[in-house]
Amino acid sequence: MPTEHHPADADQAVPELGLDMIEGQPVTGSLGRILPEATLARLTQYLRALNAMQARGDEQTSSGVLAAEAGVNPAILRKDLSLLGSYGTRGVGYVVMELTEHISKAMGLLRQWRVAIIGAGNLGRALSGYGGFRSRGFEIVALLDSAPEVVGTVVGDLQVQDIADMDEILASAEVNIAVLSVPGGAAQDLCNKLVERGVRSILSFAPVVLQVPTGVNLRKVDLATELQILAYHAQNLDT
Amino acid sequence: MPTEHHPADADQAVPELGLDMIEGQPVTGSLGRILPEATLARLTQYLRALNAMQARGDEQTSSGVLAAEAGVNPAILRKDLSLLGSYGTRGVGYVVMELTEHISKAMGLLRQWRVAIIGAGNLGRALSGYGGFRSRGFEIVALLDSAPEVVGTVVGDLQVQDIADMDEILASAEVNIAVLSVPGGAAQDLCNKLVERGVRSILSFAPVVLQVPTGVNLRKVDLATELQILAYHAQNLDT
DNA sequence: GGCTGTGAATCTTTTCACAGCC
DNA sequence: GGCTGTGAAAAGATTCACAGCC
Repeated sequence: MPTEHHPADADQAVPELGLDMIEGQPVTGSLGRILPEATLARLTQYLRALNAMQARGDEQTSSGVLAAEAGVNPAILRKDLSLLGSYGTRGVGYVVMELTEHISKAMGLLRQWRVAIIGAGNLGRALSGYGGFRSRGFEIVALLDSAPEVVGTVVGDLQVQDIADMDEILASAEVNIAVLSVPGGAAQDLCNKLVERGVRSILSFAPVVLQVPTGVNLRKVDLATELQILAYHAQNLDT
Repeated sequence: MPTEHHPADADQAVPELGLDMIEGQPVTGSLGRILPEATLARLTQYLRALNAMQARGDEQTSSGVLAAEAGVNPAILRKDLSLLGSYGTRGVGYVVMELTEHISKAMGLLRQWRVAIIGAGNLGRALSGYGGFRSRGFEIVALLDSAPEVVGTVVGDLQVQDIADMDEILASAEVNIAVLSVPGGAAQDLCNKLVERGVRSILSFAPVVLQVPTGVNLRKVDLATELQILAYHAQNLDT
């Protein structure tokens, strides 16, 4: 790729879409296995459905039931699960708790992850209050912002800290994962800083395409993107 | 536990993760064309990159430059664009404004979309203040909640209305798209109501799998899902 | 009988590579 | 020379269908 005028980092093209991810391509799974991206996405759905079952008191389930609840085809559910190992019983199905455990393990959810939220605007505050995180092994250990009028305020059980002190905060709080909820203009810069400080997993909500070096794991959620795709379908459903 | 197939999701290579989508499968594009889901996701990235170019004053670009900026492979970019028509010039490239226009048209972004946000919690408020929407053709015309202490309060330039009045609000505000930012427990119920009231495009942030009838267009963004997928990659990058 | 696990078949998406045009 | 547009090849994901086991 002949390069050009703009600082476009021309290494491997990573399918960016709405949410992309990883860099170097194949990532080994929990036991040397490789889990395709699409499978990962579905595994989280299965976990969710399994949680609901557990809450209802169901102890067993089957690929048919679980698939219906997660909104997927039973065959692919079985294929997904078979990538983790053989945890079902023919003629019977799966044990809810056991399966939950195996999926959680494969996805790295048995350990606690320490998350810093960068940007305490509306979205950052909403995220820091989002209950779904803590219950799933994600602990929000820091909330940072640069605006003097925001620094020091308290959100939930966290006090907003100054981005200028990011270095020490990231280190002392032992942050594994950073969530970027800052305006587009500030995102690449902060992203670079995070990477420099050793953060290798970043979830960005900023409406820009971020460039990260190989080995850094970036996912992106773009709210405008979601609405745009919805608009496309709406246009073709309506009229 | 209906055993039937809920079409729900399709998720191909689109790191869909948490987003599934459309129902009936093939959706015709702007001119009878069919745009694959993965292409749609990338088109929004191209739009974003094109916007940045326009802001910088670039008038022309090429698949190489645009692809680098959007983080994709140039070949697939050309293939994506070729699905919309032939808008480039061999040996030269694409005209930024023109291409922006064509993509916007294909995606249904030339018209204004009227969005209602259901749920004025932290997330709903964050969404209603999200600047990226208005600038891209999405106008937030209503913000609803059910909590008496929230109804009537003002968020940005909107007053929170009562979900009990959803019927009239949806009709009088001519809502095309609804965003669901309510707790999981309330989501399916409200989703059903929306569908009954004729809303056929829904973006859900609720952490549950929603079932919608065929013909309704549901996308889902799940913040916990995103972190979970990140955790998987982090686990395999770290140690 | 019922349900898992999986090879084989099918379908989709991406990449290659080059002809065609400026 | 450079870059688009696109068939053809490759890679990947999903579905089918059935053997194997409880």
